[in-house]
Amino acid sequence: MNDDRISRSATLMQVAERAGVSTATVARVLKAKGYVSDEARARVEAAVKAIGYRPNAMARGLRQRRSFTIGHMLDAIIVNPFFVNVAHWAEEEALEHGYKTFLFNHNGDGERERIGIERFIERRVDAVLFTNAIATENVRLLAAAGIPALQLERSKTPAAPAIRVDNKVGALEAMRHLVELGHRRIAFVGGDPDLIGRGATAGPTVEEDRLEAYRSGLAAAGLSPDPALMRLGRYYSLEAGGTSSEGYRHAKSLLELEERPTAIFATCDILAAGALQAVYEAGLRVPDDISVIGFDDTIAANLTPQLTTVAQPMEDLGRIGFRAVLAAIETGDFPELPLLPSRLVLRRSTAPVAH
Amino acid sequence: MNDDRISRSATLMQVAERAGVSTATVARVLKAKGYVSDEARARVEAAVKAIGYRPNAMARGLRQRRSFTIGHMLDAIIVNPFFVNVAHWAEEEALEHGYKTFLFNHNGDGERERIGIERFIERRVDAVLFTNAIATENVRLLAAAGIPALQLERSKTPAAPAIRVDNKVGALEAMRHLVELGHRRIAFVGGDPDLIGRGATAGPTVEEDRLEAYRSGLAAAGLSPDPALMRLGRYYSLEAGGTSSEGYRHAKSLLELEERPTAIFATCDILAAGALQAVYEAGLRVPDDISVIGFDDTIAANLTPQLTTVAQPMEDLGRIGFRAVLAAIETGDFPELPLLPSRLVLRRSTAPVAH
DNA sequence: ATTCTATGTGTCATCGATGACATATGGTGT
DNA sequence: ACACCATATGTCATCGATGACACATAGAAT
Repeated sequence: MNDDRISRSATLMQVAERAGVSTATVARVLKAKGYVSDEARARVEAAVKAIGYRPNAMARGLRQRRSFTIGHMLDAIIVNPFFVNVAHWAEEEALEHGYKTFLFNHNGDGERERIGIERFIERRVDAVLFTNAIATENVRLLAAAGIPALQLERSKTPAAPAIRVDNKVGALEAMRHLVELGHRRIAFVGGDPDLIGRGATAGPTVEEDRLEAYRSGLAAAGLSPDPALMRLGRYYSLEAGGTSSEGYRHAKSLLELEERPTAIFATCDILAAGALQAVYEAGLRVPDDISVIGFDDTIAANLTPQLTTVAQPMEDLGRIGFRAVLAAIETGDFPELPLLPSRLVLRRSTAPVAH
Repeated sequence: MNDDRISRSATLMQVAERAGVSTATVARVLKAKGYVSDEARARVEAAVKAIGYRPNAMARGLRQRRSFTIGHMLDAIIVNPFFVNVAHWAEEEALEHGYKTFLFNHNGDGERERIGIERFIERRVDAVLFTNAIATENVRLLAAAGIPALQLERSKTPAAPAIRVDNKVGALEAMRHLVELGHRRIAFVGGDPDLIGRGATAGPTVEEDRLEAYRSGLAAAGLSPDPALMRLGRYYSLEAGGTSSEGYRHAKSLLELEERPTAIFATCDILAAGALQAVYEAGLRVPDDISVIGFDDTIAANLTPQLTTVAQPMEDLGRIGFRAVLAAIETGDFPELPLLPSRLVLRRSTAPVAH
């Protein structure tokens, strides 16, 4: 009822004064540890409520040398919902453990990544998650500052451990699915390992895995890859305006071939979305005339027709990723890091090859 | 070359010792203010570089009573890219001013919103942005703590000022566009003001504006709204799985009408995406058989056909929103808050009504 | 009566950066 | 000679929470 306006959040000392006890007693009540009489506890609780006391995280962090914050460095959040999802689930898990995440977008720019890492260090994050790290020397800055770092899925550098996704299982499933439907001319639209994944790398890159699965999928069906059906490039170009334009561009050129493919395997839903547009514009139909498969399972369910795609374990990446860095914070060591599976999600964009 | 491993980021005092000066001199060098001899400056700079010093933001924040952080409370980030975009641009502007944003998702849950605000207060954010505030009493918590708060676009409570978008201009443009194409049976698929926007409100809600524009758009063409063509509900249901399923469900029922609409005006791209799926499934074509318009311009360009939609000024919302709270932080007062325009973006999902 | 333990409470240095304030030096102006 | 100012540097209390430590009391055990 009363309009008691408190200009700055109160301090623990003010609570102590109001309750007529020392700061130590207030601290004991708040931490629920140590001996406190029922009477003192009641008075402290009343004072906390009366002045709306909230502990100052900066003071606590300074003293404890823990910020209860982790930095999450990621790529192009407004282009690819994959990053949003991973960030969301990492945040969710963090909250459940009393932590908070800080996001930082590098948008594919190494210099921005460096700046972001410096911000992380200044804010004394307790750990850093990378979803698509760029530069090894940036990651090393964290090691030098004694901050544990973990890469999620898109692992680009050996400078930090990684939770990887087995891109191959899902991609192979996808290829098998297409082959079973009778497809023989299957196009590949995806990231170019030489363009994207280069640099010192711990294990094969995402792009290598997907391309490799494409090749072995073909091989398993007794087919050899036709260079004319492969489009390797970037996932997106921020300048290009339309975010699916890369997929559109590639698919369009594929459809203009004399012997056009009967199926397109795109390594990202956004690329696949562009492919759907190109097919539509060419007056063809998905899946009747041409099948399309995407990757990630981000916007797949929102497209028309709903897209068959290789789903990434985004929730697991985020949650398990956070728990792993939490372990590293608390024990100094990372637990064993899993290799998470990808899997094919069947929807409406694939069908038997047209006669 | 040497593997000097520093376990904790160094302190200003360590820099001072190494440079053989006092902490005050180091501070002067870092702040670039006050008198410092060239020689001392050089020694300090060398020491900073040598030990990789980064100031501790928690210590600075504690002392200065400023965290240089603002909280951004928003809705369902993994469902609607609208929020991601606004958050992205607010963050971008914040970075340019030496600030950082903290995101918090309430997912439409008032209790979560409260928890988030408590976290914001504990971390002593200097201000809070709301993109879709829920509960007035939650917003009041901030006022009580002396923290400026600003609502972006989706304004639900009079407890904080708001930067609003003129939803009507764009929506009216959209209706005019459809009418000009000869459409008379135009369906509305959107949020229900009674379901979503209720509660103490500063001005009309987003839902009211869009519905109102629909009605006046019809009226301007001498038409009266047909209740059978209106579907008012929620924008999404997280339980439903497919995020576009609400739009799909509504559109499906519209297409089953004896006299089905020739155009659908959906108040969100995600809803429109569902409508596209329903049309496709009914064996009809967009825009030949039925026109569809969306709202927001989030995934519109990724859909097939590319969606004509009412674009929201997401970058302006984020950037101007941040600058407004920055002014509030520095001067204690908000500047005059603009009413931002929405505008129709023509793409490929609308066409003259089929004969 | 003495020692011990459980219970309850208070004092204070500490985390790291900041900035007000004090101090010191050398040159200019009168 | 003295006052004055620009230049240059150092000392220290402060922000708010924490937790080690000291102290105090009462009842139980010896």
